[in-house]
Amino acid sequence: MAPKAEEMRKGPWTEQEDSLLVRFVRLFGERRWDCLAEVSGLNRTGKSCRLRWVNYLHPDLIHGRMTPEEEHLVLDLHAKWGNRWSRIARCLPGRTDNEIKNYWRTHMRRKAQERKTSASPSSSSSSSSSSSSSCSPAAAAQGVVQSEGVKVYSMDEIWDEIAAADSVSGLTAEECGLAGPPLPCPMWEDCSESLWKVDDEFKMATVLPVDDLMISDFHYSD
DNA sequence: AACGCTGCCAACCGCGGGTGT
DNA sequence: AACACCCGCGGTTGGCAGCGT
Repeated sequence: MAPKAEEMRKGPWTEQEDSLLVRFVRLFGERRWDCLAEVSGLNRTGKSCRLRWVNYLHPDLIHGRMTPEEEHLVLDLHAKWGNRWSRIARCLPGRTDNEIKNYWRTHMRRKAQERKTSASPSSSSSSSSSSSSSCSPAAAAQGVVQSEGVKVYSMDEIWDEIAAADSVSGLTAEECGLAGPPLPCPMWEDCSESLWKVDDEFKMATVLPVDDLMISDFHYSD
């Protein structure tokens, strides 16, 4: 049953995998990632599943560019804490450590250097070259692209699809706390708590009709 | 129009800490 | 107390898109 290590999938996640992961995380909560990975049938490591969820699929995430306020916060907190990305991320709701880390590498490091250099005398021309990119957050979040006949869904579409699938299978997004507050809700805790205790039974119980989970008419180039 | 460069982002890897047995 | 397992963190890499030459 359990795929061998060398059979584990790596690389970019497909929309199908995303929807499957979302489904199982909503069923069992954000814990026991390796078990979840195995039970879900995703040929992914628990680590990979967790990373995908935390950095991309979590409903609380804000997809898009940093606001100037966030930029300042990151700059200040990094000055205070250094590369404690997860710690910094906790101060920026909706942002992940990975996102902040990437952002820092590209934007802030340069800015910090600018600050340092501009801190020394010379022209006090503001470092207002911030956010010069023309790419809008909305566009970044939407990101619907066609490539070689394979449709790439935006997050909005994914969540819409999942919500639709749930309504069909008797589960609404709201009931699962999807539409509103983030996942770690009491209902989840209770639910997953008991579920995680069972093991084999649990596995059997979770062999869901995968067809129900799948977003209709999804094709892969693989 | 083609090519190369740079920026951005998603994902992987290794390691350390925490927790349960 | 020791061990094993799992989770989370930080660093790094690879691929893609946009831009400039």
